[in-house]
Amino acid sequence: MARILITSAIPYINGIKHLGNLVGSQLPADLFARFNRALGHEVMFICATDEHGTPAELAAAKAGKPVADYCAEMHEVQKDLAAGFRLSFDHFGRSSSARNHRLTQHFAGKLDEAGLISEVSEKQVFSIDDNRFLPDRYITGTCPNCGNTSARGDQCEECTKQLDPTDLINPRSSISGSTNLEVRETKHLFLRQRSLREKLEAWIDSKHDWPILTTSIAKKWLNDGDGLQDRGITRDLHWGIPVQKGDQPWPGMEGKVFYVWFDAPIEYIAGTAEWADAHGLGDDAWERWWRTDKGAADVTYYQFMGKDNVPFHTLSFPATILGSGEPWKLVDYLKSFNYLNYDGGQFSTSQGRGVFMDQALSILPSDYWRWWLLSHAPESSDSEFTWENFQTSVNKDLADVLGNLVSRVTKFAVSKFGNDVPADGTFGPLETALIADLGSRITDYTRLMEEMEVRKAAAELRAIWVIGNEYLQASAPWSVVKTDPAQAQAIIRLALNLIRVYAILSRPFIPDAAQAMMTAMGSDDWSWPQEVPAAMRTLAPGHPFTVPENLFRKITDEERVDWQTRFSGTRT
RNA sequence: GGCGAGGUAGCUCAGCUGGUUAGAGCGCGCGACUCAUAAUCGUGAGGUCGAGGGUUCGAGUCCCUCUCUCGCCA
Repeated sequence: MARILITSAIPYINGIKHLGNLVGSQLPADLFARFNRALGHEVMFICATDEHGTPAELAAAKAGKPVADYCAEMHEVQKDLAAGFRLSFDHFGRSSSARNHRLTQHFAGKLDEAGLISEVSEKQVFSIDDNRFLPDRYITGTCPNCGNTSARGDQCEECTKQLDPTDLINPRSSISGSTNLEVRETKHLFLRQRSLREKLEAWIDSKHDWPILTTSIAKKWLNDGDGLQDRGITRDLHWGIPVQKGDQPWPGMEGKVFYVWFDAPIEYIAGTAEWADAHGLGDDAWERWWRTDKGAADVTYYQFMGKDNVPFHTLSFPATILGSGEPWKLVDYLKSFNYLNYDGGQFSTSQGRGVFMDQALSILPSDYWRWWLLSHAPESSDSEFTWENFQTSVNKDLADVLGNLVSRVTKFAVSKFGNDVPADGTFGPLETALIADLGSRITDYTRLMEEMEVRKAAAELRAIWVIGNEYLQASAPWSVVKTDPAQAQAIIRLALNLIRVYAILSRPFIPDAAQAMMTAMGSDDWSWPQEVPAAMRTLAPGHPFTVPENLFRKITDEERVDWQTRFSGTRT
């Protein structure tokens, strides 16, 4: 039994995520977690909300709420949606937790002890009316290059010219509109990543089995231009983790907080500590997942994320870990995803384009989305969601191939032999062939799942469903029953067992339907079918079963058209 | 502008270190079956593998140039 630690990139707090976000990290991470649990491994699956930073403050202000209250509410919203999508986190934490405060401060202190922190003075724009420093992109003004009157302080979106906030003519705060601004000197802490460059490169070079997407992004940041740059890890904000060296104050840094990108990945660790707290366990319970000196030496750690998150997970966070000098667990395998596009364009949170998690669940159950998203996961390149594709995939794969199989078997069985697994007849050549075929396919499927080949695993699972229909077609119990009822009973006995095995194999993808199948078969034996001949005899003669409701309904053309228009515009 | 990833059947995508007639699912044509959610099964037709050069006995698969898309960065 292996020990598997899995983290999904943590979603930002300021709103509901769209399906592109979901399929880029949380959903495939959940697939992998469920699969490993099914194999009997010990799994720790952690996610959280990423709650600090200016966008959270502004979203809270817009909602007219204190930022802490806003985050608490949005955390619950996201937690409920995660549950709605059946994301099986062992703990869904918060980067604003006391645990993360302590750990983030701890890491900063260790980095400082190691001489990896430098203090840098910078000039930043301060808004007197807002009583805060303004990040570059929250300053608006006239572009000196093209005259656009709503250029941002980091870049003019009209002429794409890179700007410095002080370049802007008539600068004003994007937050309040105030022009009462001044440039102030402020001091910040920088993580000296440059001095860790060689260590990081050696570490990344040792990862031969990572996706090209992952290593190429990491290499680019290591070697591009002047190479890896030192990174500011503090900000002049009110909302965040106060800058401290461990539990000691940090002279000169009073009133400042750590930058959200510094504390967010530490929440993976803190979230595990939150899990221990929530279960009344001691520190050893979570440290055995993270400290190689305290039991984590045999843990394999997998991270899941969209490609935009790769630099932080291959460089910044490892720099924090390595730089601390303490034996924390580094990621062993980093699975990254490309983007999911929406109907000819991009999903867009700011423009409300596409389908968001709450909307998705409001029109169809989670299994439908899980199946489509995972079977079309953007692994090798960006992929695209279209309603036509969604409709045909769901209708064909789920309703026709799997759902109908369960329906035809159980209904036929009940009408001919009653509500118990029929006892007569023996398995012949067709049955033996099916069992052999199933065995080799399960081997392939298991391997693909272990390799996190999400799309290929989905295709193999579908192929496994198909051979059930092929078998039925070949064995034709509806004909055989007229001439050889005993043989028909053997066929149905096998088919009912097949449904239970399908429930087990399908559960990582479609947990609700899998549960319905297992419940209908009157079983609670979820053990992975290592020995297929035995697995196909688990439901013994006389074992009671029921006919489930149709597992999946079909998406009609009318619905498709309706949804297509409903979600093309702007989310209100 | 630099870097990265892509451009393979109508659609969504596989094709590892180059090797017989380029694959899958969907869609489409034909046939079979009738237990089942008008479901299933079989079978067939579809591709100058973005364009052009080159290396090689042989190239979607390697090299060069060009072009288009997407992303990151400056």
